[in-house]
Amino acid sequence: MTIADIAALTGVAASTVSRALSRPDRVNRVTRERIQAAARELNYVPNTQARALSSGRTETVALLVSDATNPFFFGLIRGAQQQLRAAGHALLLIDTEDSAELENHLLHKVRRSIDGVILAASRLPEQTLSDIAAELPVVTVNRNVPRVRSVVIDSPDGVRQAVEHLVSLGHRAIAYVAGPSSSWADQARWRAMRTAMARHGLTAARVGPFGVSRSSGSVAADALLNTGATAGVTFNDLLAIGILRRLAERGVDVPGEISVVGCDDIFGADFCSPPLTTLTAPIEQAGRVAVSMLLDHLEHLGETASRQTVLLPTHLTIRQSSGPAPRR
Amino acid sequence: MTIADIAALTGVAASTVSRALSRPDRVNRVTRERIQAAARELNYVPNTQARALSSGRTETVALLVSDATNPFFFGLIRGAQQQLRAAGHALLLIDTEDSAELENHLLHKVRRSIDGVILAASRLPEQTLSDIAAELPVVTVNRNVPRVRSVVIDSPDGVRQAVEHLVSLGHRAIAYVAGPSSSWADQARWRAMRTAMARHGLTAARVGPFGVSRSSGSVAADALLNTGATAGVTFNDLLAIGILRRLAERGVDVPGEISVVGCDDIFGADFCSPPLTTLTAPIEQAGRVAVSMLLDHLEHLGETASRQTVLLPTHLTIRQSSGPAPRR
DNA sequence: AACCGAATGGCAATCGGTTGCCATTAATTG
DNA sequence: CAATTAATGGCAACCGATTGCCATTCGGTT
Repeated sequence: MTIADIAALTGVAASTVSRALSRPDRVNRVTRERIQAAARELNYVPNTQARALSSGRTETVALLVSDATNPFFFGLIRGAQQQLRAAGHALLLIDTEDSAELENHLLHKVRRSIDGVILAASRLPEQTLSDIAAELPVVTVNRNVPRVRSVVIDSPDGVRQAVEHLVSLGHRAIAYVAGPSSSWADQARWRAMRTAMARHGLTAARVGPFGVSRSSGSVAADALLNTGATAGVTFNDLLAIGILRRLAERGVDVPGEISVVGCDDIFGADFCSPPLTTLTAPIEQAGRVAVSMLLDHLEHLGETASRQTVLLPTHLTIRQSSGPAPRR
Repeated sequence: MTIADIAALTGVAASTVSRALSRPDRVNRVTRERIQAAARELNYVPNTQARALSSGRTETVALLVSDATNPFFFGLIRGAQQQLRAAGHALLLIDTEDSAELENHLLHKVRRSIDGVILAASRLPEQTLSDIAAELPVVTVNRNVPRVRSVVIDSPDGVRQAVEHLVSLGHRAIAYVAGPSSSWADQARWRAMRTAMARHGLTAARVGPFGVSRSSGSVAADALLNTGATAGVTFNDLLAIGILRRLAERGVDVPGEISVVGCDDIFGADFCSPPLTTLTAPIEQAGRVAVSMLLDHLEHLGETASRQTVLLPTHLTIRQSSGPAPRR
């Protein structure tokens, strides 16, 4: 089933068929309908490759995540997938395995096969990022770089909420359990933490950096206890869940002896033990918005973007891992 | 950077450049090295579309999952992704939203843009499946259809293990909490359940079908209690975790009053409350194996496959959601 | 010296659409 | 009714590789 078959069947030229299908207004109604009917009849599906080759558009968007195992990204993938399908585009999923080099390399490799790319938690240096954005439509998630459009989840504000929450419960010694130092989000959260603490005349302790996995949680838990803090705010839920587990192993009561607040509200945060107080992030929405921005950008290439950055609000979801500070 | 640029730079014909890069033995060593050097120099990346158009190979594999939110598929995606990258192929992720029509439609649409496809938990009727397999390399996961190669996780054997486990703990009334009736795996598990029970002179109760989400777990929990069973084996962990939660809400002690055994050992099964006794499935491995089979098949098109189906073993992981049957 | 076959590399067709340009036709207007 | 303009659809040149086929070259044989 090629465009030529339809052309032969309907007695028009191939170019007319092409137009009838992709720019319907360029061809007379009756001709168009005849062609469309024939196409439907023959169950015609345009060849993506051929189309891409001549038009340059692939109707495919790549989503780069640093680690496909991290549940945080699943919401993102889902949201992106949904929105992309609605627009009839395909999703190329790429796992960069937390490596900036690999990220750069793979990006370079697929660059010609996609219309645009969504970079989730990119590890790339700013300069590289803007270079890439200059030659390929890019939307970043949770990473803000000048001249690159982005959707960022306002976790820093969430961190502020978390601090208010903990302080109101009587906590004075609160530690931040840091994630990977290469993470832009980590830095933003730590900054927010210090600011929020300072507003109460307190200073935040900091342990880490740690990897974002539950196993890193074990060592993070021990480090957290060493700070003497009565509460910890963690870089993300994966880490927090790992910490919870380690604390349970060590017989430390949560929240009796120490409170733990996570970040993101991933799958599992509501049913771990104890259920995790955490910053609920609109992850799926972030995926959808990122795609919308990208597609919107694609449609108006050349025009200057209306909005370069979208900030998505978070809120604190209080569960059972946080409670009043212990008396000393 | 096209092949023509390199040809111009090195003073050979485009065809020679093409050969030097894709079939190195077809061109003289010194020429080849000169070309390869030039390609590296110019940072040449072949245009996937153009290549696909003429050669028919896209170096892309699609993975169809019924629901990208389901943690079960996380592992699968991950495994597939890993193995594909190792082979330099790309991953097109497609969410079929649990609909056979959509699955069929999307499959048809991308058919020409991929070298092969992995169908995870396909909802397609057997006939359709074999038709597709006839015109496109296919590997199914957890679905066995004649003449279609597949990797299936031996959950039925796991169910047997679960029954042994529960019976040895004194349970006599055990119910199966069924998943979607369109699921091949569900049918296989239920069959295994009955067989295993029969071996002990017992008959299994059955409730469901239920959707595979935690919220379905609430209604499943109530239905499970109504059977009067002292233990339930569920279609999957998502359902089991939902049940656990509902039982906790109702103040039913697990495993004191009722034992719950899940299936798959997804992310979260080890830290829900109580930690779930479940059938640990090698999900990531399934993803890797599926890709290997597919790629292997691609390389030897035309030859008859050595092995059509791979059965992956599961084992029962005993945690705290199962225990001795209550005395009546 | 004449011959042969393997190795090498060029030519040109092909994959399946897209799109700029032009010719034709039909509609609009003074 | 002639003239101007708009709508329509065909022609053919791409897009960037791949690959069958053929011409040339060269080392080795007899």
